[in-house]
Amino acid sequence: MQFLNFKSSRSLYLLNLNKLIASPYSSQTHSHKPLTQKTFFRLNTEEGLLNRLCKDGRYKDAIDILCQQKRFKEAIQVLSQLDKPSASIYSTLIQSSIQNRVLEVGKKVHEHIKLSGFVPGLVISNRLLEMYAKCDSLSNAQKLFDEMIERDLCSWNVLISGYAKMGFLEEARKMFDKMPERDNFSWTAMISGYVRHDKPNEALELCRMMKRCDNSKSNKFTISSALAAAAAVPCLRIGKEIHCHIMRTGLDSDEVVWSALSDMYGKCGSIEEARHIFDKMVNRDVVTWTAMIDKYFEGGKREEGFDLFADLLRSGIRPNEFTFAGVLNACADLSEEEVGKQVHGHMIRIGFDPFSFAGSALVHMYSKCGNMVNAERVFRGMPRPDLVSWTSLIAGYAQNGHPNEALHYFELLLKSGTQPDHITFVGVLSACTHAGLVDEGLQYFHSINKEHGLNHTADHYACIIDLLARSGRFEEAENIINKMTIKPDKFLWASLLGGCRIHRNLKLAERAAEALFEIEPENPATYVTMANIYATAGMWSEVAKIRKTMDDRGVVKKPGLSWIEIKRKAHVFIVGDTSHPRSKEIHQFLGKLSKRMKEEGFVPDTNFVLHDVEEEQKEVNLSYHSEKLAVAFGIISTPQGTPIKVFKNLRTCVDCHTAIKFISKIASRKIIVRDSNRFHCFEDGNCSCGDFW
DNA sequence: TTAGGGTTAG
Repeated sequence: MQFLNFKSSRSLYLLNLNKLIASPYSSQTHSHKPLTQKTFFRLNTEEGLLNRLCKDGRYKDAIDILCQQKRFKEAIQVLSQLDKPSASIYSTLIQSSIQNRVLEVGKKVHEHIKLSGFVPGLVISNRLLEMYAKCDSLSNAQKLFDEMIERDLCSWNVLISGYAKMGFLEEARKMFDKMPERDNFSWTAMISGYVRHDKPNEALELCRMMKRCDNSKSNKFTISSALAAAAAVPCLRIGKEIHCHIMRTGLDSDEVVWSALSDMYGKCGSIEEARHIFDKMVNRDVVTWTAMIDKYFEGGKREEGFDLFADLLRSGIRPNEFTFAGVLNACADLSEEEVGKQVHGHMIRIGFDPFSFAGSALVHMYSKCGNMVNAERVFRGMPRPDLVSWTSLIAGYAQNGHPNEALHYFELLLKSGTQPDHITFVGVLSACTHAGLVDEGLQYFHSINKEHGLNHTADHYACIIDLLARSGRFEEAENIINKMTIKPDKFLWASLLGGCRIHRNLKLAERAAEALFEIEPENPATYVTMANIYATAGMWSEVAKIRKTMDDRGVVKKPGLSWIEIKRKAHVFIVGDTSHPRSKEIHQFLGKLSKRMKEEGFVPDTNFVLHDVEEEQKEVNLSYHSEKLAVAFGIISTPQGTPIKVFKNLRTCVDCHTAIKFISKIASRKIIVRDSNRFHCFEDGNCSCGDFW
């Protein structure tokens, strides 16, 4: 037997080693006498201890330590030295492969088992099955399952659970249907698989089936999954039925059940009931807190969400990556960069797993707040960025008007060996649209299935039609639409309609609008855009017809609202608003600004004013758009140099966009406008969106 | 030896 030479490495596991040295078990090799300090330090180096363990034949201990330290290569080396390893050595190695999701290690152990002639019992076989299933190697799992002479319920459950978790729901269901008998594990695996992969109705159907034929099998696990199913539909009635069942059966003592219950009420729109349950819970854990915080954000209750997050920090329970991701996402949605930065600081102070998705949530937050410098800094600091992090950065650059950086990072992603998915391509295609790179966009579009083997999604089609339509290449756009294998969706038609508006393509606009009227007759945006197109063409009778159709169908144009927060108070403006207490000052200031803007060369774009009125009146209509009022109020109510942040519920209009560019230069202010579509950061006469939105 | 609640990118 050749002894391995373990190289010294930084010990993170000193405590475990000490425990081993001090344990009674180690007295086989060391005397009972207390260790001298010199001996202690000699033994307390990994290579010393590991070599010694191997020399003494204590391979199991050596493998334990190596697995704990994730030194799998060396653990396998030790295994390969052994002719007849014990079942517990195999068990340790398989367990470690499962925990660390290292398929290669598991495969080597399996090979060793086969070559050594060791006949694994049901327990080891099931563990191997679990290893393959959890390491995304379902074909191997199925092969092993087929080869197994003896199987028990656990063997079936492990494989079903593997298929269900990975989204192979049909395979899972086939096995579930033909298995000889079912237990709690089988039902839970199948129901949660459906929930996880967006098949909530199938999950609920299975819950009903369980209730019908196997009601005795329901326990806290199946009930939590059933609640998740009701939450995902969402179906409050069934959720309440499950709630009653929980109260009847005394399952209400379990924290997870409570959490799932609160989540169900939240997702079914009863946020107060969710909070009621949350408040009644005795032992709230981090999951419960996170779920409740997220519910507030999802329900648009920003203040309550941040307040509860603050309560969580005060409670002494440590937030985890899910909590951070949720709060950061809210910051991203609300463009709350300052709060996001505080959360980031907190994460650094208490430490967070750099391999977790909290990192990508940070990249996303900074991207959505327009701070690409920080987004890139966080990204570069990630030890192993995953696809979501790459995609966040690429999409961030595309959205913020830096298409070249977006495409540069996409090329880096390909070089890194990460396989892009359909969402990554949405970012790539939108970057091409920003840059007007039509031919490159078409190349990327075709590469999606030719080079990457992915199917085109409705989003990809919408992006490419957007790109072609904006460039006025309508014939190619129509060719693509006519050859589509999936039904064009509303986003595609809306993109086409937008392109038609720019290039005044009345005929195609009518086709797009017709499709949109069919898909979503209730959306006022289509009517308004069509009316604008007719207005631009001077076809006032058609404009009137559109208005009448809107009236007949009861479609109401959503009023444009802009708001700005000053000293924690929101000030809301509508077009031509004179209701604000400082309205006079605002209008006076806008008048002055308007004069300065014209001196600087600003020409109002009156194309999109609906009413059939004189040009001068159109200008007046434009100058009181809600976003301009909010910006003006922001400037007069904050000290010189303070950035202004305005929100708008609709897309900002072309005229306002140009005007705010001028205002940012004249007033020397950074002005951030977050409209319904995207984020604009105006500075020194330019906008971060590169005039694309 | 197998199962449950909160999960980041468009």
